[in-house]
Amino acid sequence: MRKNKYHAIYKEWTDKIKTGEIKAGEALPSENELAESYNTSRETIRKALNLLSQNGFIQKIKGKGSIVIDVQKMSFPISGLVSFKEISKNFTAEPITTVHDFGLIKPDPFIKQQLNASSKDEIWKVIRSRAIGGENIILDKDFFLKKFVPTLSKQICEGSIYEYLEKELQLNISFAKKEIVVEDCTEEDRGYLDLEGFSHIVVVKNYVYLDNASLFQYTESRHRLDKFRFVDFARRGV
Amino acid sequence: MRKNKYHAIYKEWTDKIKTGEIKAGEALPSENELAESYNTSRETIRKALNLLSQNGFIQKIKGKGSIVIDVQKMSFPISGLVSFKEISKNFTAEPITTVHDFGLIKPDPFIKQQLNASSKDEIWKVIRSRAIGGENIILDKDFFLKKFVPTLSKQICEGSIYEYLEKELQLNISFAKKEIVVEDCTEEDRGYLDLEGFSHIVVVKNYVYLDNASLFQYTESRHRLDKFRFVDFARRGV
DNA sequence: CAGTGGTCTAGACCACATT
DNA sequence: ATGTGGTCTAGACCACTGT
Repeated sequence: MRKNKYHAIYKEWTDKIKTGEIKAGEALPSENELAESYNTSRETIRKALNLLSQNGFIQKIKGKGSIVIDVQKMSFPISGLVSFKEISKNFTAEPITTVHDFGLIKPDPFIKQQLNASSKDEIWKVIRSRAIGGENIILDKDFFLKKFVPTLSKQICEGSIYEYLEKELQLNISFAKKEIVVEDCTEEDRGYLDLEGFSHIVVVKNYVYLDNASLFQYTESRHRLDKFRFVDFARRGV
Repeated sequence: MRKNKYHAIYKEWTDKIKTGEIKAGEALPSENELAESYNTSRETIRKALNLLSQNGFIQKIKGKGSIVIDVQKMSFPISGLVSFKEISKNFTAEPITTVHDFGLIKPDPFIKQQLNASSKDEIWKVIRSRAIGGENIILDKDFFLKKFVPTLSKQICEGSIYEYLEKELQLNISFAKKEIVVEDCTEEDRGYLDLEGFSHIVVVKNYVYLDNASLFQYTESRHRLDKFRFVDFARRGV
C-alpha cells in the first residue's frame, strides 16, 4: 500500500509474528543486523521497530534486544478507531445491518454541541442496528456534517460508510476521541434492540476528526451489556 | 525528570497547550524554526512533535504545519495505564481506600491462568474498595507474582502500590493489556460495594508487564455502572 | 570486553500547500 | 518559488547487558 520503507519492514514483521513464524519470547535480529539485511540505515529500522513496540508486538530491552510479546493473552487488540465491519470479523456469526432512519436534519442543541456545528449546518443522521446471531445487540447513531460529506445514501449506510468515505470521497480520517460510559436504556434502544430485560446499555461515544483536524462526525454506538467487549494495549509513561 | 532533549521539548509544549498559552487551532512554529530556537537538529524536534501528535495534542499537516487540537471536547484522556490515585485526581471529592483482604496465596486455577503462573509460585492477593463521596463504588482485586514483588504490606496497599513498586522496588512497569466487559455482580461485589440495586458491574481487567516483558500483575477493577467512565484518544491506521 | 538499544546530528531529497 | 512536514542516510556517542 504505502511505499515507506519502514512501514514495509513493520508489516513484514507483524506478519511473521501473527503467523507464529516468530514466537513470543524470541528475539528479533539486532538493529544493526536488520539495517544490513534490508540495506538501509539503522534509524529507518528503528522507526519500524518503534511501530512494532507501540502496537504491542515487541518489547525493546536495552542491551539485550527486541523480543516478541505474547499476543495470545487476549484476542488481538481491536482498540482505537474501528468500524463495525472490522469489529465483526472477530465474530463467527454473520452480522446484519438494518437502517432504521436516514436523512438530512437541522442540528438539535445536543448534536450542535457535539459537532461544534452552527445552526446553518446540515447534518446527516443515520440510525442502524446490528444483528449478530439473530439478535439485535448494537445500535449505531451516526451524525455527519454535510459540509464534509456532500452525498450519502441509504444503500451506502447498509454497507460500510467508512469504506465509502475513504475510498469514494477520499476523506482522510485521522484520529478520534472516544468515551465509554453506561447509561439507562432509552425508548429508542428498546424499540430497535433485543434487550432481554437489561435496563442499562454501554455507550461508546466517538468524536471523529479528519487529517486537517476538523471534527466531521459524532457517533454513539450502543451495545447490549452482555455483548460488549473492549480491548486495549497501552504503554506506560508519557 | 528524564534528561532527553526531545522529551524536555515535548513537556514544554504540552504545558503551553494545557495552560492555554497556545489555543486550539493555532499553529506551532515550524520544525526548522524549532530546531533553530532549541539549537538542535530537526529529527530531534520531530521526535518531540510525534509525541505530541500521538498523545492528541497536535495534528501535523503536510505543507502547512502543526496545529493544536481542541482538548476540551472531553476532559483530558486518562486512558492507558493509570492507577486509581491518578484517576481520582479528576474527582473533586476525597477518595478513601479500604483494604479488605491482604495476604500471600497459592494460585487457584483462574489466577494461575491469568498470570501464567506455576503451582509453586506464590502470589500476593489484595482486595480493596474505593469510596468517593461516601459511596464505595470501585472494587480493586490485585494479584502480584511474589517473585517480582518480594515484600508487600497492608499499609502500602492503603496508599499507592504503584508508587511503592516504582520508587521502592525500582520495578519498571512498561505496558499493559486491558479488557473492559460487563459482568453480573458477585456476592463479593455486593459485600464490599454500595451497589444501589445495580445487578451488573463494569470490569476492567489489566495484565501488567515489566520492561523485560514479564507479566507480573493481574488486576480486576470493578466499577459501579453509573460511575464508570473511560476516555481514549486513538489515531487511525497502523 | 563486545554487542545491544537510546539519543542526537547535519545533511539530503521528496510531496504537499500557499503565494 | 518558497516553506512546510515526511522520509532516509551515515555517521557519532552513550547506557546497558552479557561474557
